Amino acid sequence: MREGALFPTREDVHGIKRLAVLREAAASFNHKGYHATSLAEIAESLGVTKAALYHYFPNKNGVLRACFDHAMAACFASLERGRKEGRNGREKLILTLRLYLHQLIDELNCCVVLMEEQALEPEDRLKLVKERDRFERSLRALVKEGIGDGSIVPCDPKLVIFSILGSLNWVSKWFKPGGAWEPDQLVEALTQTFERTLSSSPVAALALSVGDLPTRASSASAVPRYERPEAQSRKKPERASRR
Amino acid sequence: MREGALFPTREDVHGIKRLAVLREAAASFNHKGYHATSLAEIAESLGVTKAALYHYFPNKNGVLRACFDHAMAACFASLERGRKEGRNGREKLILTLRLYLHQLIDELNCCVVLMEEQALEPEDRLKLVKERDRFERSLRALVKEGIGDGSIVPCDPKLVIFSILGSLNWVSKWFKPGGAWEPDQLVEALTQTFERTLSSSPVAALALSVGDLPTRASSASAVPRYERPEAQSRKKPERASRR
DNA sequence: AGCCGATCTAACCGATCGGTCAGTCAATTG
DNA sequence: CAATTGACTGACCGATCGGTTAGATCGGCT
Repeated sequence: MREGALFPTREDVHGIKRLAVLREAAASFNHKGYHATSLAEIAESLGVTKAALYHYFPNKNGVLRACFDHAMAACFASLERGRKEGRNGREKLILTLRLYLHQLIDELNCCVVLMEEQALEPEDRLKLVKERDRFERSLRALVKEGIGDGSIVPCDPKLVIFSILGSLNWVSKWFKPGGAWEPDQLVEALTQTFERTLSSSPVAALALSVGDLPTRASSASAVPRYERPEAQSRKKPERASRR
Repeated sequence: MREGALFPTREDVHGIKRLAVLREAAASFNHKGYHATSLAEIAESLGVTKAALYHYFPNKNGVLRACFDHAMAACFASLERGRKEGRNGREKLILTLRLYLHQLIDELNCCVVLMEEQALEPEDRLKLVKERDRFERSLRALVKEGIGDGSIVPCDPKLVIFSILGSLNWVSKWFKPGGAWEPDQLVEALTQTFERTLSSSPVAALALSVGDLPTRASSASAVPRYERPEAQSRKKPERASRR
């Protein structure tokens, strides 16, 4: 879509509506699962009929495919930036995870994660599995790099990545926007946790209350910063958890 | 069922068959999801017809309910033992997690985890959510206890527990018995990782290759032991990952 | 032997859902 | 204004699935 278009063309409208369908579907897939979500439901919550959806997607499975395409694109975009901006294996990995989680939560209102893979058509599924494996291999490579350069504790990269991805993907099961935690705070806090798990020189303390972490609104940067773990800064003094 | 019964009574047979149905269903629910699993499928893979299943469960949702009951019983049994045998907050928590994972993998051939909660009938779901919340609160309490006694790094208990449960529940998505890792090794390695995340004095290195960890067969105890993290013992010397 | 309950099957029912299709409506275009 | 095109509706179809029912089979018990 053109930036800041005052008079959106038909194509713009089409794209906007398509994205709306995708968001609604992704949220429902995430919350109830693919098979438990009917197209009529999605359509109704968008104020149209089921048949209208077929203007934007070839079929139900096509919607799911688009969800995965979106998620995988986020994966690789995060990976690229993480590799570029991190200064060692750990920083690259952590930044990748942070960016990925951020996109997942922010952009698609809790995008479908790699849960309903089995619902894809065999060919699509094969393609996804290939891409996902490539992504996971890249993450493992970052772990190895970190072990090599001394930024990451010696460990089994495969297991550690499985563990971290589990934490990450689980977020969509319990995180609800508008709750006690802002997305920024959640991302920051989870990142801290991963950091401590991986780092060869773990920090002595994590945030005692996620809700006390700074949000993006309170910092100037629109981009999630990577803060040095050695000079870990907590904006407010720690106090006992209020939860 | 009576222990070591040579001539199982009808009730025994009933119970055995019921458990077989439960295992098969749990595996399928886990792998494909509740709604994507048909009763006819489960029946066929057990060599009976769909109607036969109704001798062991009132309906499909009843099977799912039984899965959750089993899982929650495992949760609380683990919790109880963890609380009893751990010597500080961290040990109690880690032991609980270890026992829980062990039961999940071993007993029920990768039991259904708390994923398909939304597929339950409203009343059953309410009951489950209540129980699960109670369990999670207990885990958070152990974290707080650990922070208090100095065994766990200061952190937000809620977030840390969410993170760990994510890793744990994700296991059922990728772990396949008969693969490169034995269940015992997986449990041990994941436990090590959690340990390092939580501990106020993290170890300097984790297992470099999960496949090198000792299995239960190679140790005398039939019960997962809790090894002191300070005196972390690896049966074989570490070597570079072969994966 | 004969009864009885438990087990299981085959056939069927009703509901839901994905997907299709003909046709309506509105906006755009020439 | 007329023609065209895209957006959308309402009705419908076929398939699948959960669940039911009637009856067949088998094993134990009096």
